[in-house]
Amino acid sequence: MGKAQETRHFIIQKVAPIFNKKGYAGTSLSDLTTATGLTKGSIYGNFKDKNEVAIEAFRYNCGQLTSEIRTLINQTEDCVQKLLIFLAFYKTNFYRVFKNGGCAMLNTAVDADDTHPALKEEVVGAIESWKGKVESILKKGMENNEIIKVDVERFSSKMLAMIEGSIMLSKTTGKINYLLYNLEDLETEIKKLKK
Amino acid sequence: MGKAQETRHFIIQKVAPIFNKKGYAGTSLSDLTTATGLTKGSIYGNFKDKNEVAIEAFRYNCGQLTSEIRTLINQTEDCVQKLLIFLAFYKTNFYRVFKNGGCAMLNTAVDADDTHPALKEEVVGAIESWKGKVESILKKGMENNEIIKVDVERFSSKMLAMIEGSIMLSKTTGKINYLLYNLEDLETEIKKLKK
DNA sequence: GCAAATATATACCGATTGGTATATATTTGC
DNA sequence: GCAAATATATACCAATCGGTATATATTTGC
Repeated sequence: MGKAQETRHFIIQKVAPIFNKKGYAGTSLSDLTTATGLTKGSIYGNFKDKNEVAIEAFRYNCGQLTSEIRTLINQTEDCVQKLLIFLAFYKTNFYRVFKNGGCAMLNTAVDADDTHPALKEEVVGAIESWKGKVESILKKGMENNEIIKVDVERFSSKMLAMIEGSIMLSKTTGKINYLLYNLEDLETEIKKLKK
Repeated sequence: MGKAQETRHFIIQKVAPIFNKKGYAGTSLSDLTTATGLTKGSIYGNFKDKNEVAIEAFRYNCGQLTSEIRTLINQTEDCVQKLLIFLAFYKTNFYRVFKNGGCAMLNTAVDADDTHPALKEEVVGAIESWKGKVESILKKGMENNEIIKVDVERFSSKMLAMIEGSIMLSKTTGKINYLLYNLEDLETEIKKLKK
């Protein structure tokens, strides 16, 4: 990684939690300079504008979790196990996620939806990628005769909605049961898929 | 309603969708003057500050839907029917809700969570009130021997999470199936409660 | 180790932010 | 219908906003 890429990465990693917590409009350039210890000149030497920083920050926030989950999931071939690992990840890591401002996909969806088309498209991509991953696990499980026949789109929609909805409810109220109950419910449903 | 209250109401009703779409930090006083046709002086004559406008706007956004749903639910004594009406409301009104910026509870939860304690507490109250309503319907249904025994907290947590998660997913992606599939799923689950 | 290229900091820009003091309309009670 | 009270508008405030031109460090290739 050259110096330029290194500095970009340093900035992103420092400001990513801020964008996640405060949103695009709520994050100012002075927030960025404070968090990084750099000056505006330096930040604008590495990024075109605030917009570019926000998009990279979102990708970073999403990518972190995605790559961690991917690593865990790739450790097994069992498709039911893969889905359970998915859920277990949230059960294990919710505190860390909350401290970082919550789920970046959820936060940025709400934040950018009516205000920031480019950022919104990033979110749509992330959602579809996540949904696609779940669906491909289910399809493979059906092909391999590991699980019963299931409507993959309905199942993945339910899984995503329950996880995201629970995160919002638990993070906002401070009551972790929303998340725990719903993760357990999904766990039960996934186990029922097993042939 | 006196003149003062009338003007407050006029302002709130005009700016409520804006706060819902743009969030607290993203909504400027000039947004408020543009939307109302009033000047800053007039707005500050009716509200202490931007903060107060935002809180009233949130209450308005929530109250609108809440009172509509309450009216519909009170038209039946059947507790299963009450819950189905709940779901049907979203199926029927999602377009209107989306046009208004989405679910105010969800939006404000994400927006205010790490930035605006007072607004966040409003959201927590709204969530708990909604959850309490679902739980009391379930409890009454059990008392009256209309439905089978069910863990009310788990059931309400699931219902809230699925609805809110679906709204986020459908509104952001523009794909209404997230919401429709999950509403249908909840419908099936509710019908299964019936004795 | 020196020159060229790159990265960072300084100092500034006009516009906009939330908010207020005060002047001017408008409404109200009698 | 007039005076007092209330509501709205005007004009302003300092602070901050996102962004940039330019000067100064720092790093790189030779």
